[in-house]
Amino acid sequence: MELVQEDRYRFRIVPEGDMRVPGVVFATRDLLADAEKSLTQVADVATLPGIVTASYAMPDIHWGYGFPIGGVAATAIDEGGVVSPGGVGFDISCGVRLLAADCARAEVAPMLEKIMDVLDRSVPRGAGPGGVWRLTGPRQLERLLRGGSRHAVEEGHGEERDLARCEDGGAVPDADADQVGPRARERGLGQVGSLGSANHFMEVQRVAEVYDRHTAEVFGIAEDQVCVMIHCGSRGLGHQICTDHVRAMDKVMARHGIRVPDRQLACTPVDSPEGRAYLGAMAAAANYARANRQLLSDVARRAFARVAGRRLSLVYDVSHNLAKIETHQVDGRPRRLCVHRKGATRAFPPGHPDLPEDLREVGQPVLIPGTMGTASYVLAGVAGGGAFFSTCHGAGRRMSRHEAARKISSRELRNRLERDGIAARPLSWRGLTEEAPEAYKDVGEVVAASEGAGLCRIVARLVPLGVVKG
DNA sequence: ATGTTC
Repeated sequence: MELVQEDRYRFRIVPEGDMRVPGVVFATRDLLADAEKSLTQVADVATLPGIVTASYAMPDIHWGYGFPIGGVAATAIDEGGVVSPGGVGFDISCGVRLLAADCARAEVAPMLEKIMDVLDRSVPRGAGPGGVWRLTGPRQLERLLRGGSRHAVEEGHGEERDLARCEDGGAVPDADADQVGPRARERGLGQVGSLGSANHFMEVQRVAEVYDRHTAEVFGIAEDQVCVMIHCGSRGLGHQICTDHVRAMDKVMARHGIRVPDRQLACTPVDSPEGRAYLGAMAAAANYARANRQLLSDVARRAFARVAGRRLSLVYDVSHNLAKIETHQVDGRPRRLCVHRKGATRAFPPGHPDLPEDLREVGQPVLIPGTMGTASYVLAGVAGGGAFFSTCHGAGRRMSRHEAARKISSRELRNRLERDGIAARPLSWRGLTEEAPEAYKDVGEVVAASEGAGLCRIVARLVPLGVVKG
């Protein structure tokens, strides 16, 4: 593979073989060294029918199912462009939500342990069933799959204003519950309003540093303010939908005349029965994930109100695993594209018509979850954003789960978190070692490279005060 | 990520 460095933060994979477009990787030399193996996946994605401009990778790229995590690929819908479940990933619409409390750290510090105890008791998490809602049946599930956060708010779990601060107003249009199979429904029924496990979390954070005061003010955050960050997705429902539709596409791909270098890239044209079926099911899973984050926000709000008498306002809710139909200029004309973002966050620039009016001047908020001992970031979209207005999504693993569990002692980690004043409420301390900071890349390097590559700008850094994990 | 290997 021929990799050409184009500037400090941009590398190009020269097209060869069946590649229809080049690969473009935004990274530093250091970050790239960790990602070398996944560049094959960037090149494989470049062979997909209808792909335009380039197969992109963000600075936090790492190995994924078919597509790399940190990958962005857009296909031209009217030119046979495909949609691929592997380009979204198993955790459909996994994403991040940030809420800002109406107070600074000092005002909450005396109540922090108590708040964490309440969250510990009231946030359903871990593998398997459990959630703040137990659905009455398929009708209610269908309403939730269509309505997302909006449905949760309509049921009394949130404020109308929340929806203005959610990507897509809280619900992806065109969700098709009929394309959600029986197994996905069954798994989904019992997990509404739950965190899940692995790198998902709910954190109480403090704004440690503001880099752009004006933008931070528009977003509703200020230095030393207390925030709550929620990182979770569509649980077993999204996972099952991905599994079901990969299988369905794998079966019919040849009939559509499509050959891919890796079966995990199973895809069909967006404009085909299987493509439409997947996109309908994917939208339903996206709405499930958003309702999930809305309900967990409600849990956090109740804890803050009860223990500290404080309110939480939604800053933003954004997904980092989704395919979307968007219109972008390609080769000088507007084209209807299916933009796959997998481990990549949409980052609309200032002035974009899809942003709520009060945010339009500064650009879309982008929320980057870090690791529990380090930091998380708030970024903003920028004009020119080189990959269909997308940027990074997180730190990315450096050690495998197995390696982390073997190398890191749970007692040592527990002491370290205590020493650093981070009130941790894990389901198991042993499981927490897999999520230790040293098991991840430095999220600061990732956001610096993303900003350097012209994908976004850094607005604020947040550090954890307490963490709830599966 | 995931009833963590149908």
